Amino acid sequence: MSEASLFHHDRETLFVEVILPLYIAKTYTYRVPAEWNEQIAVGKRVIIQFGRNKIYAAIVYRMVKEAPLQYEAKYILNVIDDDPVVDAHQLALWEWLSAYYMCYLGEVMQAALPAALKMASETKIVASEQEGLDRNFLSDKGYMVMEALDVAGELTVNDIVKLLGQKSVFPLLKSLFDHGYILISEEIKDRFKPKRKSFLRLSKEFGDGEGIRGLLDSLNRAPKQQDAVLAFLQLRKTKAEIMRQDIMELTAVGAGIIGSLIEKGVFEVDEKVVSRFAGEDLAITTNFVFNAQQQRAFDEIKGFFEERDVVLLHGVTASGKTQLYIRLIEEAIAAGKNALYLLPEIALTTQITDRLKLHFGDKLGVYHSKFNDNERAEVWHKVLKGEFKVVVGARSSVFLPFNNLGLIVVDEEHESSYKQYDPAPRYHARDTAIYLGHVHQAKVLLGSATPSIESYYNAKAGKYGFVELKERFGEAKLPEIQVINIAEEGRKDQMFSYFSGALLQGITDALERKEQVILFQNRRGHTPFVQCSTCGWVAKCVNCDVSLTYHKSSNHLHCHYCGHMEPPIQVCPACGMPHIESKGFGTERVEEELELLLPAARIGRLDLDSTKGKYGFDKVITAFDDHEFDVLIGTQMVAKGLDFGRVSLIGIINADAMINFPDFRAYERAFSLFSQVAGRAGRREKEGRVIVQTHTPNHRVLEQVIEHNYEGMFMTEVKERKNYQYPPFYRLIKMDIRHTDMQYAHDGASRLASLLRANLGSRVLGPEPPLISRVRNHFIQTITLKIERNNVSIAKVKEFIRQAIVQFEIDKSNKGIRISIDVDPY
DNA sequence: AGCACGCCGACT
DNA sequence: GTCGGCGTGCTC
Repeated sequence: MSEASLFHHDRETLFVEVILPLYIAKTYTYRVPAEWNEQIAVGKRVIIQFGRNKIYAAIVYRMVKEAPLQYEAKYILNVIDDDPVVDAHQLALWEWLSAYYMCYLGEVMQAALPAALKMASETKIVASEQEGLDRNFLSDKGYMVMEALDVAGELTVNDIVKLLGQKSVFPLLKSLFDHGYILISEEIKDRFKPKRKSFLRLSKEFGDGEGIRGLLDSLNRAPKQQDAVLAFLQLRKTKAEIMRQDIMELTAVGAGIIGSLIEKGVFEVDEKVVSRFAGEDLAITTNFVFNAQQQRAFDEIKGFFEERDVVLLHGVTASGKTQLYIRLIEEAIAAGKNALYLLPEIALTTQITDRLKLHFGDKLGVYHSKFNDNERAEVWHKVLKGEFKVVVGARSSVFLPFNNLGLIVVDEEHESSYKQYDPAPRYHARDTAIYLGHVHQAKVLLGSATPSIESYYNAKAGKYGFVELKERFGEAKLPEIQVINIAEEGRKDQMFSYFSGALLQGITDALERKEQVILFQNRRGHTPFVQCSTCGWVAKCVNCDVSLTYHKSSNHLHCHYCGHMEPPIQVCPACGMPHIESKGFGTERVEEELELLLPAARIGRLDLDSTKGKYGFDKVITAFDDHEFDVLIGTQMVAKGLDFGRVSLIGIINADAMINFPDFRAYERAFSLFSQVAGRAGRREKEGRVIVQTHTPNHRVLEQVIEHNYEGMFMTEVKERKNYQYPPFYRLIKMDIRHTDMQYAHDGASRLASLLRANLGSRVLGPEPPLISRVRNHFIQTITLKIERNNVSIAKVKEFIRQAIVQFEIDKSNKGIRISIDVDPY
């Protein structure tokens, strides 16, 4: 510390406003002990006591020089970080999120920081299993903590406070964590060892032309070995990963020949996790070359970036979007910037991350929710330190502490899983990414085969740049789609259980040709509801207003909203008759029926129930890709970026439920989903076939899907949206009002609606009970606001809403009623 | 959101 | 006489 700074800070008293990771409207001001004056800074975590005995790690939001007048500020107990964990960019994003999505900064902090950075008094600590740590280097207190952990197995921060008899234990814990002694709130998740394969690599000494020539010369008297090396060199031009088999296929050398080359040290063997499933690309190799279409799109994107911040890339499935992203990311890195590549959670499998790893090496970080807290904290720190130049991640990676972003790619931009529904902040990662781009002066590229109506509209209106890729890559063709009328087939006696004759025949043919089949049914479980055929009684959840789904695997009735389970019912509890019928069908039942119809087929299932655990999804995918089974039955999970070369037939078992879903986005969603599912057929060279079963074969959405007519879907949707006052022409804000008593919820919602109408008039719709009007024993009423896009200040509208809620909460008759706000609830 | 402080029923 | 029900109000 220099003398000057010592002098300057000597008698100054500093205060800090901190953000607490809590549902609290305000920030709180604490006093900084003079000894910390040098240490304290915006964005660092500090330990504070809040209330009588709660201790939190809070984020310094602002520095203040004047003491608060109304109260005596408490002292901060400690400063945790040497360097800020968030910087001005993140705080700007947090402020925007809190204002735009109408939630508290504390809630944003909750969502943004990985749990390991949010230590609080209840946080659990366990000893790490890392070897080679010498506890003799630890301080007495550190040693005590480790010994106590050996005995107890797990301690909370509070336990450690008691153990050491001091309030401030976070710095000690941070140090133990940083040195690998402990893990913070580690969750035990199942460990699936990804499948490994070995690849060949030419030893370094033969790295250049000179070395290779020398090597080939030296093998003059071993022509077989020479052949093998030549084959390797040949393969290397087109493939990044070469296996022994590849060489053996290309030239007729035996495994022994390759073995002796490995022994000689010519080849080295790399153990690698095998890629098992692709995103968009058909063959990412480290040195791919753009085709003419890609080159044009690439140039256009860059042209638009000259004058616009956001570009929408509309590219049909398998048109090579991923390669464009990679090139753009490379350019951003070359320009000294970082890049963020956002993908929906479900598409973030080892396949795509492995391929990107191959490309970007250790410059690439991966971030998603299946990582445990310590892994997430590690990524956070590496982004902070600038070790990762590229991050590929799901929704929450918009919160990572980037400080030099140049490019953000939002792939599958239309995906509804980019929206967080619960808890607050109910943010949309695509829109947040656009604001993040704004904060960093970075460019944002949105990509999709079926863009969301809003994005396409913005592109058409000139707000975003717009680039198209219309042709599929290489030989791949768009699949032929055939629609089957279930009712008519039924009349003709051509329905076999849920399968039309055509679909069943298609499956049989595909299996005979050793090809694979995907069947799509967007309901999980066995039977979506069970009903008494005598009196019409339906089994419902005791906590929620939904019917119970029978799951055969557990032999129980399940509620998909609250997780409630009960044994199946034999006798109707209403009328006492033993006539319980199964109604409807989910993936489990489709599987069961197909097993009966085609006993020889090997069938697998891909839904929420079959993919539990960290690598559950990967397990099923790998097995299918390895052809361990022939037919994959799944929910919408099967639609996401899967690339199976052997799939030649896709069956949509029943398209009706999706099309008729009561939501203004039902047609858009149905179009996207069916198009994506269809896009799984006929990738690579095979031409694929899609069979859609429905009761409404002439529905316009289905016709548009068959014709691959996105533009047509867009035009009809836009007309409807304008007529019925929906986005992109109007903004929606949804407010849910909840109470355990139905009457309270209803009356409270009515009072809130009239408070809102005082300022917002007919923009306020409802209240009305939503489709599912009771969840976990809470009754729900919904108020929807439709706000026109022109001539209205959305900030002012939000202020009115805030005031209305304040008014509402003053009224004693509203006590116990909870309101949640969802801005852009789609 | 926690969690303590606070004013009315069933127990040692 | 106390233990304890959960209503309401605060946390720098």
